Amino acid sequence: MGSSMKDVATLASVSLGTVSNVLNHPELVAPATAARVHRAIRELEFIPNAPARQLRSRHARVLGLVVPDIANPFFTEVARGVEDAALDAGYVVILCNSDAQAEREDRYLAVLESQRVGGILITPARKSLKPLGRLLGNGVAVTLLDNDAPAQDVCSASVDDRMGGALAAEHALDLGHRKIVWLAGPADIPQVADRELGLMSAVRHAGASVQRLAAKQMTTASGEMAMESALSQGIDFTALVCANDLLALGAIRALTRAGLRIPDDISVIGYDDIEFAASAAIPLTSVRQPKYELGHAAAKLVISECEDPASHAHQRVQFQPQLVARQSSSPVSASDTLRR
Amino acid sequence: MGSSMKDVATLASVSLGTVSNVLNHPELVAPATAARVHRAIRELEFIPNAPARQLRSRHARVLGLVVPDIANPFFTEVARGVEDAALDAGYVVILCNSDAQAEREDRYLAVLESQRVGGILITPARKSLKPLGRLLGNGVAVTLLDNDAPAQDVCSASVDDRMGGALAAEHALDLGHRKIVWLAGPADIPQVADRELGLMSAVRHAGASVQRLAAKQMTTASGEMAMESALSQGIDFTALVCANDLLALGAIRALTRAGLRIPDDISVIGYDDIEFAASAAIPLTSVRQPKYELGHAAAKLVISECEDPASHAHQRVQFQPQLVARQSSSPVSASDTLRR
DNA sequence: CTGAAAGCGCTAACAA
DNA sequence: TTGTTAGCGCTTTCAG
Repeated sequence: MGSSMKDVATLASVSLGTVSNVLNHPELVAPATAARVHRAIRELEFIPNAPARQLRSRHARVLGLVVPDIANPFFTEVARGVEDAALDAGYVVILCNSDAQAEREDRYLAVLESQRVGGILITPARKSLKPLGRLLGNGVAVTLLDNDAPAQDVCSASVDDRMGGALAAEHALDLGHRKIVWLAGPADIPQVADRELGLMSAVRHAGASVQRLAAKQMTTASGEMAMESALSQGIDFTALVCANDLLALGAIRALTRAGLRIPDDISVIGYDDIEFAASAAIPLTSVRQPKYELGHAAAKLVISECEDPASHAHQRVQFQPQLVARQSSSPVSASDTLRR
Repeated sequence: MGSSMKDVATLASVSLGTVSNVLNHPELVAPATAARVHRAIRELEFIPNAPARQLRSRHARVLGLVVPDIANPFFTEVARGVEDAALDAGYVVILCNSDAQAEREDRYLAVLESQRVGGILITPARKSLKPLGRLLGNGVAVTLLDNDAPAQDVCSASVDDRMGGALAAEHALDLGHRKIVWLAGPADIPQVADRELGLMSAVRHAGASVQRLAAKQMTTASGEMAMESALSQGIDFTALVCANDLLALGAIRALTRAGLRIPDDISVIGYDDIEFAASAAIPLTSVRQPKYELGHAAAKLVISECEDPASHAHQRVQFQPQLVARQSSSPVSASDTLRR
């Protein structure tokens, strides 16, 4: 087994408490003593026992990260941001995929509580924050990730989804498109609902209209299916705005299969700007979200609350999205304009 | 704060030890007593303190997962497998991205040691397993992920990369290709080296030959760059086999930009069969690895060692890859055959 | 500035 | 079958 603080104390000929002090309150130990202790630590390759420390100090450098699905490139980027911020602060991240299922989320929340994590970063699977109440009550720092805090008792880091939706709409509008389709996802995802709000209001403002399609999940397969069935029922449009890039990539497949060319026949706009959007065969126009930064900021928020809960003031950080125009969108073609 | 076992004991009018027993050794406590205790547990919403338990029992239901980069879809799938197996067993997974850098890996290994995790799943950043020695010495269960165990003191779960390389080569050969380019990655990645070995031997066996290209990293950007520079120097080939799908996707961009059509002019074969390979504009022929299963199996291996180190026998699990033919590869064209 | 001692929540002997 | 007790490794008063 590894050596303990007692071993270090013995080797350095000091008491246990002094070793603890050089580790946690170096300012109140004499330099000479500290040096001796440090030598002993190196000698014994001593590595502190985090769980034991935690038991006493009720302070764990462990974070729980609860996301719908790490396989979504959006969340893997966010996770990288979280992880880097955590490692910098000496924290460690427990990864939890809720699959957007309340039951799975609850299970994880219980495990995280059992592990006595110091903080939790969560993109909730449902609107209600009830299940977080317990944690909050037990002094766990919670911050909402990619969700705006409704109340005052948690921090949040998010991206302005209304604005993002508007950005996508305005891009299509600026290119002259007036027959627009909005490919949404499940209705209960708040991010998607906000994007839709922003899009609708921009479109209405321009006096244009939108047809709404909904995919079952936020995946390529769902996007493909939704587009395919819409196509088979016959719809007339020149631009397609999607609730995320995965959906867009799937829709493009259906579109291509139906013989439609992109962007000549249909302009496609995605959302998230995942890496594969840029490197797709038809590079995808998309609304970029600062994913890494989002995760990084959220992690710094929880960590700051963990480090000093007393003087912590809850805050809401909101990032701005940005439109990235690529080859999947272009001005509405002359023929389409005439047809209109 | 949450309630403790002592509170439960008091409420159920039993001793602390009995509560511990109903939790850990239910067989040796009377049904009636157990029922009382369980009622108290529910009543108080008691959730055990994992770190405290661990301190005493030296047994942590926590795993460390160390991978080069979770942003690589291959590893995110593997991670899902690990996570699901872990959750089933009541374990929790700490995610660690080494970025394939030894320094970062070491830092994480130290943190994991400090957290006293029960087991570590690792795709090592370097060939040497030295840094794992300490952990092993301290009784941490280690299993190699996507790497074959060289020695006897660890478990491993991997996929037969030699075979995978051969599969890719044979597919190209079967389609009549004789001018093949192999787009490799960094030379020190063992998985890639093995794929190359398999590929080379299959090609040689068929009396054909291969030109070798190397990308700096296993990313789309690197693949694009490598292909672009090779193209600018002029190379004559009809099939491209890539060390992974990311590389292939990048290479396809360069190929397309150079006016080459896929698969008409060039057949492209990837490796990993990530989700985006199937949903790319030109669905990619690829060598499928059972990613989820790999992670799942590896996790079950470590967990079984954690649960019962004494009776644990180290084992090497190896999966078989499988070729998935899609539209990016086709028989060598008549013109090319003639030209030859 | 340093040491001694109490105890965090729990498990594992050992007694009863 | 249940209760009692001694720590696990560490932080934190409180004295010295």
